[in-house]
Amino acid sequence: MELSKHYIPNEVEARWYEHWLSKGYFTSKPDDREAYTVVIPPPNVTGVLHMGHCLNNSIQDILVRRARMQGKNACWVPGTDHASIATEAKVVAMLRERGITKSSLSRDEFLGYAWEWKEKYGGIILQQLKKMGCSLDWDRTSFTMDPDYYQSVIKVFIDLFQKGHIYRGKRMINWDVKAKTALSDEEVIYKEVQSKLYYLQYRLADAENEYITIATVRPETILGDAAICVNPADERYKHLHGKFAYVPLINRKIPIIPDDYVTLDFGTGALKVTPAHDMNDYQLGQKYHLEIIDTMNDDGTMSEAAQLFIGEDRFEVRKKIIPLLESAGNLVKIEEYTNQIGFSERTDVIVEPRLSLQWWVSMQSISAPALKAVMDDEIHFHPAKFKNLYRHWMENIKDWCISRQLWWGHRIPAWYTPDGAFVVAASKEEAWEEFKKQNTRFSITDIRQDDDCLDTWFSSWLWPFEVFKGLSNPGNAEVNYYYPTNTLVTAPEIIFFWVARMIMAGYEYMGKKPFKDVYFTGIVRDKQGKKMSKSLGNSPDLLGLIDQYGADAVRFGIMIASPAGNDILFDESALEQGRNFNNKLWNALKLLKMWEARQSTEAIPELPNSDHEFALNWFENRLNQVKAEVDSMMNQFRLSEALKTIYSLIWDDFCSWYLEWVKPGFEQPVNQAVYERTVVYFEELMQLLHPFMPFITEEIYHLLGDKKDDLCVKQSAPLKNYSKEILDAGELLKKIISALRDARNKNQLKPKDPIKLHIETDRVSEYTAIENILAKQVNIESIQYTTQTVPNCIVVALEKDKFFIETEQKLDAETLQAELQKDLLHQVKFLESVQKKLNNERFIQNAKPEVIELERKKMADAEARISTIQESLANLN
RNA sequence: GGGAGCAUAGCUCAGCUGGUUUAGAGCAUCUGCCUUACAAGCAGAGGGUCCGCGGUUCGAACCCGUGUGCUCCCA
Repeated sequence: MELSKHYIPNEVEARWYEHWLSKGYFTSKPDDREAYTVVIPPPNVTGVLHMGHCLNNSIQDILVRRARMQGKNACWVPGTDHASIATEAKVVAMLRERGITKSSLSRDEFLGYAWEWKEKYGGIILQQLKKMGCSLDWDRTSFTMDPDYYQSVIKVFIDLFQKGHIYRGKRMINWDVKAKTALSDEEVIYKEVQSKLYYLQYRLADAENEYITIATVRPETILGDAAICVNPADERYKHLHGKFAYVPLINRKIPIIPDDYVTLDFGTGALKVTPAHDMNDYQLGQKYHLEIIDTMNDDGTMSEAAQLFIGEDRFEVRKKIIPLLESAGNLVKIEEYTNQIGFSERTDVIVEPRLSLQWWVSMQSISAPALKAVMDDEIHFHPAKFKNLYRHWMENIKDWCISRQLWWGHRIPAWYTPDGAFVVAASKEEAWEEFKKQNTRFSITDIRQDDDCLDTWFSSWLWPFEVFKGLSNPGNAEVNYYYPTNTLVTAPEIIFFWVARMIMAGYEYMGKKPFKDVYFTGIVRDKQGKKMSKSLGNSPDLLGLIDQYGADAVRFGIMIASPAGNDILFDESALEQGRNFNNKLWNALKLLKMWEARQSTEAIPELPNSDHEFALNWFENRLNQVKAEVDSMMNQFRLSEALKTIYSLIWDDFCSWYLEWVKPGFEQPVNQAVYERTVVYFEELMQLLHPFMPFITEEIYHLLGDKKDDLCVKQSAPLKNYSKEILDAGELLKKIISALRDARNKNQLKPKDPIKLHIETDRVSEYTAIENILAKQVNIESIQYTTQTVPNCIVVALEKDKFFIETEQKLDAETLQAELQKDLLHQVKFLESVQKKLNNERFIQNAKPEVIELERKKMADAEARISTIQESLANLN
């Protein structure tokens, strides 16, 4: 079989994914094995794969594949959420293209179009996850608006209402005038904008031609002013406490009140208070029982309460009101001003604080167990630093506004009579029964259901159990087996939106935590450090990258630089590194395929004289050591480090050292036993790497020999012990080879220039075992042992041994001397620092015996090396 | 304004319980190699005020305080 020069991923990846699916490897059914359950953080049904998903799902796949290979019953549940705001926006846009406006449709007609859109375009992202190799159980694909799921959401609403945790109240909320919907605080993005600060003077009551000047960036809101507020400590205004002023243009008489909320040095120190249109003003309004004058309609135009500019847009009014104020003599000056303004995350229009009747969940009552679970480490956060953030939020938790003025979503199960009385019930019939109990004077045809639907998070907080129908079919076999789930992998930015709320719902409805571990990924940023996001459009095209580099390389590139909870700066060079790694693996395979065709059955000589035996032993021990290291890192969720460790094991230890050590000479056959062991090692390396790079590892596993099984489900063997002595011997050999190569380089000896090596050592037998390797790796003609200094040689000292390189080439004595002098100085300084420590009585008294012992060894080694260098210098002169 | 996090090589980051030959990796850079698996490669090298200052300690990149800079969350 002829293998291509470079590894070509595309065909291989498609073929293996199909194969795994056809074998049903990703399908999970409850059985006797331990379950390992992961539920995907449901992407928006409108979503397309971007970097955040790529990172997030690579991590989940790594964990799930590893669990599967460890003999667990791995179950990874895919799905999407209905994303009410985003989807509704998409549907409205689709209708607009067809010349249909939402307002011309009935609710049912609109929802018909919405489902049509969802079936046609929704869930593309799930297909994209297949390209990445994600081993999801596709039979379990869930959606937050599946019929059972829908009913569970309604059930939860009714239950929380009956328990008194849901209430209806007029509250100041963020209002999106374009989408005509309430936004949660989290959906508001604050941006710095260039504004103008208008200084306006209000005429005082009971005084001729006396004014008080305020500063505002929103002059149109003065029509809703209910008071002026000053700091009680402000000397400028002390005489005005309790006095009144007139709102310009409309001459409403408003009080001047002192409150230390006002900052003395901002603007004029006098603040106009508009309770209907500002969060803080609203609170002041509550405190002083001020009138609430709502001057704005839900579409951002002025209402009748404004008295002026009725029906005109707020920003138009801002322009128009200034000349009016100027001619009325109220405008003092205008300054440029930079401030933070809230924008809607969805429509990017400026958010208006507005009073509105909304549905709320009272969080205090259901959050306590969720806080405790994380603080007591019943649920583990990785990294643990997020516990602080979580605690801070949970201890200051605010009520959750769950109603959205949208049609796409779970419709609020509240029913109203024309006079505004309401009940909460699952159906119109049940609602009617309730109303009858209240002796309503209306008939069943008069009652109407709430038009609004619920926040998407109000459905996704049920995700970990409702994907197993934990609420719609309580106590079923699946939820009993798979819940609580094992690991949640998500971004820290949704720790409150989603993670905290899932924990609350888990305890409230299952009586158990929803997951054992939460792994927080970093935020993926571009080279400029900006967060990669759909709205910024700075996420590269993932499918394009997969085409170009292969899915394995993309997974590698994104994983290699992403420690848990730390942001990652995405750089395409990491994908190149991944592609190069694929190629390295491919070339190692090619080497083994060459060997396969050229084997000799000659027996390996017995220890201690066999370099093959040495290499085989060393690598086997090294492999066992790294397996143990990787296992421990994976258990601690140190995925990036685990991958680095495997990368280095394969590239450095296996390819650069081991394969070179056992490589036969030019056109020589390879020893059969060596070949067979090497194949086994290679397979084990592929198994270790498989969770990270599933495609190429499966491909190589099969190309290494005829296989009946697949790597994807090959069970990993228990960890084995390793010998420190053997590993040390290997490390020493590497060091000697590197030092001798360095010496060659520094003395301008070409790789092909032959040298003779003399070794001065008291452990000759250890060297005879590795003579062949040494000779091959450094291109040495002959190796001899000596008990004294060999003249006219390059001297290399390592531990207690000395190496004399004899060569035909003329040596540059001056350069050599300079090198040695530099090294000598370094060693002397080092020795001094160690001696200083050892001469310190307090160190001897306080330090642990092992530490002191180590310092003594350092001193002895340094002394030995100094004397070697001095000898070498003498030798040169 | 309130809270959290971060600062280590040119870049991106490791460095776990304070002591492991006076700090490690990858990328980038430099030198030498088209050596028969691999130039998408091989061999080697250089590169650090561990952000500043103060403290605790026999000993600090690591612990404490403080200053500076950056990032995020909340108002």
